[in-house]
Amino acid sequence: MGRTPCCEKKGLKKGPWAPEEDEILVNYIKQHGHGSWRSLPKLAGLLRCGKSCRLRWTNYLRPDIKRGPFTIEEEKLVIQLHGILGNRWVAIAAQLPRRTDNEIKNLWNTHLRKRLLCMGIDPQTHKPFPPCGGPILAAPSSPATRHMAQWESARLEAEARLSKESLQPNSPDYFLRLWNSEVGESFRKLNNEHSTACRSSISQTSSSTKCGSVSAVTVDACPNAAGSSTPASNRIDETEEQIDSSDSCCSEDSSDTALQLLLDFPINNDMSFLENC
DNA sequence: AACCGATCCAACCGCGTTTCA
DNA sequence: ATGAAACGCGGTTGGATCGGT
Repeated sequence: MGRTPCCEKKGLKKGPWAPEEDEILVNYIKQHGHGSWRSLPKLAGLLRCGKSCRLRWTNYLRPDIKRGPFTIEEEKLVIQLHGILGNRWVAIAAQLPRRTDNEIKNLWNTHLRKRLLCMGIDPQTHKPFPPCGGPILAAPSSPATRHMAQWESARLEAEARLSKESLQPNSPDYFLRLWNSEVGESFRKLNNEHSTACRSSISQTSSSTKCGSVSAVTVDACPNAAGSSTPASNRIDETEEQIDSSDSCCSEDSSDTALQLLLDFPINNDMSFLENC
């Protein structure tokens, strides 16, 4: 389909916006709404293309935008949602009130991606890197990464199953709905409670527990970024054994498994590497 | 103080999707 | 039903800033 470039006309300004231009755009939209973006610049008296105006408004000038650094909670949420939704920045942004997709995309590309790499996790698949190019998931470097991989695997199974059953199967949306549903709500709540409980249990015992794996992630996984194996990669705790046994139960309903993993996922602890890595 | 590489982020670009005549 | 126009999204770029030497 042939289409004309949006900034075909010569004389249209590009590059950074001047404060005066911002003011004109804001004033115009406040008075008239944006209407047709294509015709807005002409009506507002701006030497910009409509696309540029739309971008400036949605990413910067909109009054309901929260600016400034992301909180740890927001970063955790972005990572979790990215695991579910992939690079669907708009969908992810919809779960973070007052943050823009562009901002989240930048956050991901500049910070979070690198942190996952640092942990030895592939930021695209959210799976641990295979050691020296070996098969994926052969030996996850930590309970945290292993758990993520289990979750991803179950997610894909459930996705396939839902597709089969024609249950409105764009599964990322299914999981998004799940995330937003009462189930998701209780999941988040449960994890908060769980992590609180774990924190206290960690203070009581230094043995390897589901929650105690955090230090292993931050200390052991980072040198593993290139995919080389470390002693940590052999460490399997009781929790993982439990996961293994539930996961190996092939006849189990996949979406139930996914839900169980969702409910099991110790977010608040395993994501706390964000504070250190 | 000057240079240089790394990092960050606002803005641009291209393409798929939706809308409408 | 068709195709052009408009919109919206994700990937990428380039200039500003920062930190190290």
